[in-house]
Amino acid sequence: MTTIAIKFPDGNTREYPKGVSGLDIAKSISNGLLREALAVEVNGEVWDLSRAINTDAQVRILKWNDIGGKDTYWHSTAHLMAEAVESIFPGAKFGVGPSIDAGFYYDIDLGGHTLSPEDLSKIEQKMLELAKGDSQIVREEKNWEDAITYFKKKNDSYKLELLDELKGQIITFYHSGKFTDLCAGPHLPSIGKVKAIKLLSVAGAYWRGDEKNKMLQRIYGISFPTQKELDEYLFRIEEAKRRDHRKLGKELDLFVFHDIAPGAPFWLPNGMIVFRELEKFLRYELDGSGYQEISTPILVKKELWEQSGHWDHYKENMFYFEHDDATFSLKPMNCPESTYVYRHRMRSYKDLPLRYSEIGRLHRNEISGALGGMFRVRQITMDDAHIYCRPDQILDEINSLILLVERFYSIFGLKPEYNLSTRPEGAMGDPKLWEEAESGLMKALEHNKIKYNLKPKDGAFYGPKIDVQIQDALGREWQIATIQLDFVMLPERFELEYVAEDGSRKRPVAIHRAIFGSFERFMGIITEHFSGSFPTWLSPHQTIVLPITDSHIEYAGKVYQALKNAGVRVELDDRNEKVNYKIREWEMKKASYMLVVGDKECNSNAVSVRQHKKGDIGVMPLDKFVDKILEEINLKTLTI
RNA sequence: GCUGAAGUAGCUCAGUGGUAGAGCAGCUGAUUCGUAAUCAGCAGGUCGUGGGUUCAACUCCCACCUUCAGCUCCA
Repeated sequence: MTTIAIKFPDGNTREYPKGVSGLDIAKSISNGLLREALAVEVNGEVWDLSRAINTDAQVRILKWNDIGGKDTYWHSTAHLMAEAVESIFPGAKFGVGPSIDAGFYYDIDLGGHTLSPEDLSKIEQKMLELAKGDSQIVREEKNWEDAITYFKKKNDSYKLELLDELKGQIITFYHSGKFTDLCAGPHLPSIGKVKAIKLLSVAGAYWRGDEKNKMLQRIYGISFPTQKELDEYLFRIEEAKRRDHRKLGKELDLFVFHDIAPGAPFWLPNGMIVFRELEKFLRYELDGSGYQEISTPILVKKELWEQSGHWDHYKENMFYFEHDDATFSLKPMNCPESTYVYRHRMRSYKDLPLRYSEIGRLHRNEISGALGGMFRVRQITMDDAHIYCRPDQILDEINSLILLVERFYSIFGLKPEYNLSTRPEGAMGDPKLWEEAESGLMKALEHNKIKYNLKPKDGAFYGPKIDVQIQDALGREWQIATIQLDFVMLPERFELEYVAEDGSRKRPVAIHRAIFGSFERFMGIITEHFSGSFPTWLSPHQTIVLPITDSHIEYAGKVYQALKNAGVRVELDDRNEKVNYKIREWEMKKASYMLVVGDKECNSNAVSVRQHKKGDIGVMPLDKFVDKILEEINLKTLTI
């Protein structure tokens, strides 16, 4: 019998007979591992545990905590769901059914039937029933012609279309129970490992993501090895919904939306306090970083967009109308207009870099289905800036931009994820310039020890970019900051020039950048990030003074005035209510501090301090509290 | 834009063809109170909008608007 050498992650190597399976290997190590094993990684590829290994290999047994393990688990659950759907709705046709970050989905064509919530629970029940049967999941290799014959017989046009692209390759089928699917795998050895299942939602999804194709019904679900883990997951989802900015925005009177202005918020006084603090912080930082603030018109003639290229490429996202024989549009971006500031006089190489910042109000006609709370609006307040510099200044500028971004996010305790996008197909400009720029961006990121994901060919048509992404409460990703190099759109199309040292005319490079992305989206993100409990510097209610009875109102007024004079946002709650009542109310409004004042405090010039989420933190002299809160505000201390 | 779901008092929600309901918030009064809800009373609605069916529509039908989930798009 021939043997093969299996190398493990810890570096050990063991001999096994040729054709050994992951299952055999797990069993040879321990029963515990056998129980937990879901899949096996063979030379970096995830395989079925039951698949025979015929050559020397680097092997790792994948468990629930491994991404490959979870993927396999969820993918198999998707097949289980398909089996249940097929048994309840005979003749159902299946699109694709992969695992996703959290769970799985399957796209299904049920002819005329629309799935209802009742159908989902019926399918769920059926799945649990089938899982108990613990049928084996069997992998089968087929040649292409046989695969075609199978799905022709089943009349499944979707699978036939998928097969079309796999012509000539070895096709794999997976059989689980009565369900057979075209699938690359891998899968669990048997379906009984799936113990707890929840089908979450059903939504339309175009076949292959193309709106010209038929819309299939997509069922989303998730599964776990134990009911406890499922319950915990569902609880986390509920938690996330509780911190949804749309809910908190309403509860905390930050902003509201109204039918009368779809996709545009009405900022309420409390929301405007946060907005203004963000603006103040931004302006302070930019003033210290060599920026000059500009403001350009919201309503401009379409000729501008023709010149910038937006009229050709972005018109469907723009609002425009006729007036006095001209077409006017609301600006969807600030960049083209910033060139008018650059061009308003002759620029010397000594003037560069010119850093123009603009808090600009933009309007973009997002399609109705894309709108969503503050995360996707039609009216956007952008913290934009355009830096015009010489090519030899790019690296320095990018470097300081990265530092700026890092500093901003650390203030909020946000952990951003960086993406570097490179030259797309059909990009404009000299490829050599692109390469230099891309490696410049990489160098700047690496210099600052920043990890990033490379997104090849995902850059703008005019230059490469660094995007910063962040996840919302529900795990959806949103882009916030962006740093984009531009050799073409602004410099070329608007014929920007500077006079070089030798008197010749040269073309500057433009850098487009935003840090918050937009005030709206950023507001949504930090509302969820802080669950509405903003750090004191941002908090709409920094301090509330609570006199216990009418006899303490006079002293409470002094406390109020002292804080007011110190520049703290303070409110005096002298309503005729019990202290408990007021505390509950302000706690729900997430006020940072409450100062309870009664006889004791009146007599000693003190305040009894209650901090949001922490409760009573004791009595302290009024002066000391003023110092404490001012320090917290000035240092922008994180209070979560 | 597409598929599905939803829209009832300021908010959260009940109400399956026969006189629109609750809790909270609001207002008035009483209560003067030490770290998450004091009590009582009052007021509050063109049931998203517009049509239709019916003796009668919040309820059934049609169209539209908005929101939500997802798809798609994102210079």
